Amino acid sequence: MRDVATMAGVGIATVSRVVNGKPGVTPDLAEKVTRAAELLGYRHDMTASSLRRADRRTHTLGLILEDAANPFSAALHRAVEDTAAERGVLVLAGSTDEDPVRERGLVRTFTARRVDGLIVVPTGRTDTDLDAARGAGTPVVCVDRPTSVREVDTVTVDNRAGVRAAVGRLHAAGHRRIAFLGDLPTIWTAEERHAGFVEGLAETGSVLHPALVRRAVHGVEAAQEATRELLALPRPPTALVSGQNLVTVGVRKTLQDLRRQHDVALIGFDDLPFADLLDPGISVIAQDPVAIGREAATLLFDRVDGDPGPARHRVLTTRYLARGSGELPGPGGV
Amino acid sequence: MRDVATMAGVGIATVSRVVNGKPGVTPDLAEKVTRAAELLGYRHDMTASSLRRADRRTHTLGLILEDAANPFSAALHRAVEDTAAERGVLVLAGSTDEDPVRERGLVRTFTARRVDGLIVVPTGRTDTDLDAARGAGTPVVCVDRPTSVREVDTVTVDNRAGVRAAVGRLHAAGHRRIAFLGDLPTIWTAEERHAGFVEGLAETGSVLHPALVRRAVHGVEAAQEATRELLALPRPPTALVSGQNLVTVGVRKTLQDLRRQHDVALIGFDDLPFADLLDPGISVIAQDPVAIGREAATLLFDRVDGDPGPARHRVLTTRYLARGSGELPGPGGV
DNA sequence: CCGAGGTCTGGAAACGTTTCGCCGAAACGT
DNA sequence: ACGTTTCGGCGAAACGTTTCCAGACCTCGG
Repeated sequence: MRDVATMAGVGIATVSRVVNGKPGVTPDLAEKVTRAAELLGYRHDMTASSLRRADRRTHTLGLILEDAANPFSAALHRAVEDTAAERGVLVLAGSTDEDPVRERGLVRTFTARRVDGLIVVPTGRTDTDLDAARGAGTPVVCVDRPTSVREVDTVTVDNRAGVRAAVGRLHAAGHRRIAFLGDLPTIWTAEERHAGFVEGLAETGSVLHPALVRRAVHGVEAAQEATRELLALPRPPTALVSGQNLVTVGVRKTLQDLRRQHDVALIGFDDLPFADLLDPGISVIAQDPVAIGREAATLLFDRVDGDPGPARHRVLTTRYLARGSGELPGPGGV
Repeated sequence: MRDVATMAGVGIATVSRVVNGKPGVTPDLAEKVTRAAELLGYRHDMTASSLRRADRRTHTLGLILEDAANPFSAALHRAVEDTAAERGVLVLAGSTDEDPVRERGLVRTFTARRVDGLIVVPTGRTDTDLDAARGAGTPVVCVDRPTSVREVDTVTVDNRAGVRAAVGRLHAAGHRRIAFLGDLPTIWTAEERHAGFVEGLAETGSVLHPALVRRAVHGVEAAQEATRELLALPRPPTALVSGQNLVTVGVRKTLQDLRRQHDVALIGFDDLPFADLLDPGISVIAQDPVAIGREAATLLFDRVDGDPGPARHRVLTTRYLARGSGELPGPGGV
């Protein structure tokens, strides 16, 4: 930069002004500067820039996901990237694999890099590190799950209402024995979805058959096993509600193995790519990762811009996608 | 940091040594420093650190994808993230949506942030900006597609061989009228897959029916339309080869609409999530995004470490996943 | 007892940028 | 013609860190 200044025969401050496109510099001087910069192959150094700059903005944001490879996270990531890009902000992403230790590490690294803000899918409910980051001046938005720190903004989905409505539909279609397969209860969303199931039964005046509630079903294989067991009961369920992506896949696999997919209703939580290719299509309670990501980024940028208001907690709704498997009639129905 | 130094009653240089865990500092002094840092809530600033540091490493790497939300990119991203994490490097990702202008912008922003290296899925074959970045000292690895700049390392997949083998299988199963549906010819992989199709026909001594080759089929709807047209031909194909993910979905949708999915063979390029839930399952020529990402990151880090050798071009093989749709027999077969 | 060599430690310079304070000149009003 | 404002431009200081260099202290062998 100094070289550019001397070559253009101007002061170093002028070069800075030209590079940043600031006003108050004669056109022909600016021209000379750009020419010299071009000639010398000068590249602006954003790291040094944000070091000295008054606002100390690094124009980078940290995104802590469960797993960058899973479709939900990927869509979220893209949505965040897009809204960030509108402001010239880049996103630094990391995966925790639900490991609080890795989450902790990522929060530390990101804050050490002076990201402008943090969007986190928290692994646990108690996150002292997030609070520390917030205390150190890095805004934080929690996504998909709440956190124990009351003061952070959150963007979540009304898991309960989604499952409740699904149960209502199944009941209306005549189903009286509805089973639930949920993920590990340590995961907040799994708990909520289970609660929604219980509420849904209560709302329709149905009885809750404990044998039809399977929790801590994690992954495809466990779901297959659990489904097999449920259908082998003396009085098997006529409808299944799955609380998670991979569980839905496992359930459906077993249903197909037993040739019961046209026979036993199934509603899953979270959309599956290409689920409408199946026969019957898998009906799901879908959340909108794009909306979630956009909302989270918007909230975060408000804070980055200095909004000091109280914590905001956005709750997005789910959408039911009827594809067939959830519309199969039960014995008590029409 | 200066505050920490004065509080611990030591010099600023000692604090730096302690923070970086460098040897040659008395344990009790180190203890005092860490205590003071703790008390003052001191956080190391990596940006300032890498500014002054001798190696000028920013421990960040740029990843330019087609679309962070698509499953292939997501898996690639995760693989890169993992190998980078082993070295304490974070990854900054951006999506181009196949737009050379956005790619150009991302390359510029990333280099302005002084990333240690760049992993790029290039949009076009001629990338002068990539060369500029390389010239400026930022190592570059191209992934999924080659680039016109000979000197950059690449990691690609043998698209031709994959499709060729698929055609061979179909021929062996008795298919004599095999159609091909490929993506936009501007995309290198689409070209290669088409070439593989032609080669495959030649290898098996089959004739190439121009009416059965559809190129520039982009997206689900176009694929549906094209499939409908192909099957409406006077002498329709008995097997279809799809050159892309979404095209495969469109083809299959139409096959199901016409109830021909058990009748017309289908092999797609690129795996689909949960493709084995379908009946028949969709057979695909799969690439391994994890292996690609790992390889690309490894290559890149070699360069970051100063390896000055000639450009290396890794070509990974595809794997055929037989799930049923590609195993349907043709009229000329057994 | 003294000097050489080693180990710790601290101050200052440097990294590449932005910003502050200041200056000279030109434009303006009286 | 002169004071005053305005404006473009300049050098130097600062951002938070690492690294160079030199100084202080200790130990040990001669």
